[in-house]
Amino acid sequence: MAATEPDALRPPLQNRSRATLERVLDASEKLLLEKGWDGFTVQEVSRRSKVSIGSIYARAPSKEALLLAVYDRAVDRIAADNEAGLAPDEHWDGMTPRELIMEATRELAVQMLRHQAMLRVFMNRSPVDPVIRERGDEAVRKAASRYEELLLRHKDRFTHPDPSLAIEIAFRMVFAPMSRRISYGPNWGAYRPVEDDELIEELGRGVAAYLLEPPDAQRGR
Amino acid sequence: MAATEPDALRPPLQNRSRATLERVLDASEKLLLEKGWDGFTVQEVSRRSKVSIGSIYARAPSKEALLLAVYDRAVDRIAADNEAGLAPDEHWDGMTPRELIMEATRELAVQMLRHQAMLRVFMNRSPVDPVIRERGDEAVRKAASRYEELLLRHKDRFTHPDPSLAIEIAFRMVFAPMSRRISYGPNWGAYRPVEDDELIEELGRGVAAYLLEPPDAQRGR
Amino acid sequence: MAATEPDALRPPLQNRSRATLERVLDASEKLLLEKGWDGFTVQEVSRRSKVSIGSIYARAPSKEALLLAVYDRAVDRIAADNEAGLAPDEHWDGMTPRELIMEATRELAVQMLRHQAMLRVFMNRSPVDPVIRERGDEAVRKAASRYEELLLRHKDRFTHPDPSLAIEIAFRMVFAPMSRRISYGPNWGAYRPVEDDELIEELGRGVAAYLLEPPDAQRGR
Amino acid sequence: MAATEPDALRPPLQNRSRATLERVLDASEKLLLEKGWDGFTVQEVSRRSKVSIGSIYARAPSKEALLLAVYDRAVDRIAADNEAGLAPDEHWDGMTPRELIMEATRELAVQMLRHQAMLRVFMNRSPVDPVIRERGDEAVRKAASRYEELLLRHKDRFTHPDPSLAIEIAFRMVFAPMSRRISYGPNWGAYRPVEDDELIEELGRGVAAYLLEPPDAQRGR
DNA sequence: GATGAATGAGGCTTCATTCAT
DNA sequence: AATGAATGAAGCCTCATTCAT
Repeated sequence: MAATEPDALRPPLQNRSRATLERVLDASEKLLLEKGWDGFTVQEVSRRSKVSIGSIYARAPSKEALLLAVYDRAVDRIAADNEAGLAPDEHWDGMTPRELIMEATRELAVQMLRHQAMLRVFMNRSPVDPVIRERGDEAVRKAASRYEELLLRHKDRFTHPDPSLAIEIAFRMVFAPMSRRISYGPNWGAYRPVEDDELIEELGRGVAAYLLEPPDAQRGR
Repeated sequence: MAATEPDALRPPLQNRSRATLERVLDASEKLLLEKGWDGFTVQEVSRRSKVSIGSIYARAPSKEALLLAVYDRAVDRIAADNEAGLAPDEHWDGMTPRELIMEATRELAVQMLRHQAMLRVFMNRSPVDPVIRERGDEAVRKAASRYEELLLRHKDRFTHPDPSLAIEIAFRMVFAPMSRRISYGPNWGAYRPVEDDELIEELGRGVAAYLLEPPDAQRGR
Repeated sequence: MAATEPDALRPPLQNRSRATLERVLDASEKLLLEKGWDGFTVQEVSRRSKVSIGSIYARAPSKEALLLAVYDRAVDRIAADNEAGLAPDEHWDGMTPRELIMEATRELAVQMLRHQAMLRVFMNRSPVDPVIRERGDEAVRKAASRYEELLLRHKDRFTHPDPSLAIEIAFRMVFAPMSRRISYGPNWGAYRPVEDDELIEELGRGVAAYLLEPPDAQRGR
Repeated sequence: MAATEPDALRPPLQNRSRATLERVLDASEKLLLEKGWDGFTVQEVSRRSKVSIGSIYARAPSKEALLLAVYDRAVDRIAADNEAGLAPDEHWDGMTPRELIMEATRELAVQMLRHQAMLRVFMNRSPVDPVIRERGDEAVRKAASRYEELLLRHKDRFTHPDPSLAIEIAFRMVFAPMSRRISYGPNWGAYRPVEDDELIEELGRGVAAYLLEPPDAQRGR
């Protein structure tokens, strides 16, 4: 299906050209990390990959297609990691609700940090580029659903009247600060710098407090 | 002081040119909102404002300076709003801790939404542009400190062992999701769409739960 | 006559505007010395002289006219100096031919060095700008004729079969190296740096040797 | 080595582009000769050479680089000529000192005249452009050292107490008037026009007289 | 007369994409 | 298929000069 998209790469027919394509994608990714989206030029990719411009355009119908391919390749890698880390396996059995929340939050956050260089590029581009944005949304939704699925194991312990809403909010309360952390570095916000470990710990606490808030506390006492 | 910056606009000396400058800034702002940072060209500003290229450059030393001026003008407007809304006046007296947290959170969020069109442009640009970023950081820090100051009124009710850290996290847990909401629209995250009112309400709840969590709950029960 | 030239300055009618014109010319001259011909812009003259562009154009029909006025003013100053220094007065009486040649050469050279800053600008421009060039030629011719007139006092001692040619060559042998010295600084030529005093002394010697060469030497012995 | 300079031309990889580059350099040179440095625009080069702007910039990183390439190409040509004409070979054997001085001077001067069109452009630019100036200085130094080497063959016949200084001055007394002759045409100086042959002859005489002046003459008699 | 605002042609440069070899 | 040369639209900016106030 990807092959029939107007913007997909033309699949390589020979082994040699597969290797060439690989070189192009590698160089593109590196360039993207170094120079950002705006600093990315096809000529520079050609120079670095030692693949001629003509050959690049023989595979990728446009610069945008090339970038999308880089994007997809990177996101696939990240998603695999994500899938493994947040898989609903026995690892999560036997945890208390709070433990599970903290742990799932940590896993999500740590994964984001692990891939921060790549994520940063895409996150910065995504609000401005509808195509990237849609794909990004898709990836985020997948991560969200894994995270939520884990949390739902203790749905009955949630005190919120609308648990599905609560879990949605919880995800946002973790994902958004971590995204910003990735785009802006650790000291983006208020006056106080916060270490990554601290940040993750506290976001976990926050979510736990939110989801597990004792009913009597909710009235504000 | 702004006048001595290397990138400041040259102040108009006659009324005629003040009006022209106004036209340029208005057109620039509109263009920025419509086309975003990358779609912004001086030629288009000239066309729309009916001010010649030369006249634009007579006031602004560069395209960047022009954009900064637009930025500053807009941020000044927003900051005034922010200052008024989060001023530590009697409006906040007599609230319970939970009420105050909810109300301050709402105020912060509502302000962001009110200026979302402009904020979106700057927020999208900011991770990529050091100058905009620094100015943005500054503005965020100011908003943060107002928000935090309000929350600190009930510092003694915070159960967190490091209240200063807690408040920093609280701000991020509100500001980051709202920022993302602004950049990406209401449905950015997981599968479930969330109305703005709901979102704000829940972020308030989350922060309140986090800051006021009963000590016994913190052990995870 | 200057007033009827197409490119002449319109003469100031009031005292006030005479002073204004003076300010413009002063600023222009300074700017010319600082930035050279290419760095000279009317806007900058206006800024420095605190005279509006309109007023400048009210006096000078064009940028070129303004520069010509600066030129003329400066050259008049220099020419007065030249006239005084090389005047055929009693100062030169009683010198031997060699003494007179050395002294006149020194005088010519020293004057050039004295005005070198201004001369440099005009000399650099002159090969490229026919108008400046013509005026420059005129000024050079005047200086040449004074120098030559002095040397002609001992015409009968010249051994050259064509004294008028010899004197022409002598002037060039002094004037051209000094010009280049002014445009390029003291170390322009070959490997060895030469102090100005030395240079002048040797040019004098050279000219003297050329003009007064003993007849028997000319056969090459 | 030239290829690693920041401002060097990118070498063409195919024959086709070598030809294109040639066309560009030829057109550039012609344009430079016709319009001078200030009248040189990349757009006009593109028009005349029938090579697109983009192609020009594919080879030359900037307008300045292009001009430098033209410069280097031309200077290489001139330097080869110079090297051949002033080579210290048997051609100079058996000349009297005076003959050698006259002949070397003539050779230097004739070479300058032969390349006058190109030299004029560079000489006019050189005082204003540090890069061109430095390269020009270098070329002049090379020519100077060849000229001086020849003259030094009869060093023992020089009557000057400081022969190295004398030779430096001699070079300047030839080179500077010839430069000016090239920049300004044959009639630049005083009232009397001088034919090129005459000029060269007399400069030779002057230098010879200066270098070989009989000791008794030096006292001024 | 004076002021300075306004004009716009024209210069340099970049880079996605096409095309000849 | 592959190479890299070629294209040209489009962007930023300068500055001599004109013109409204």
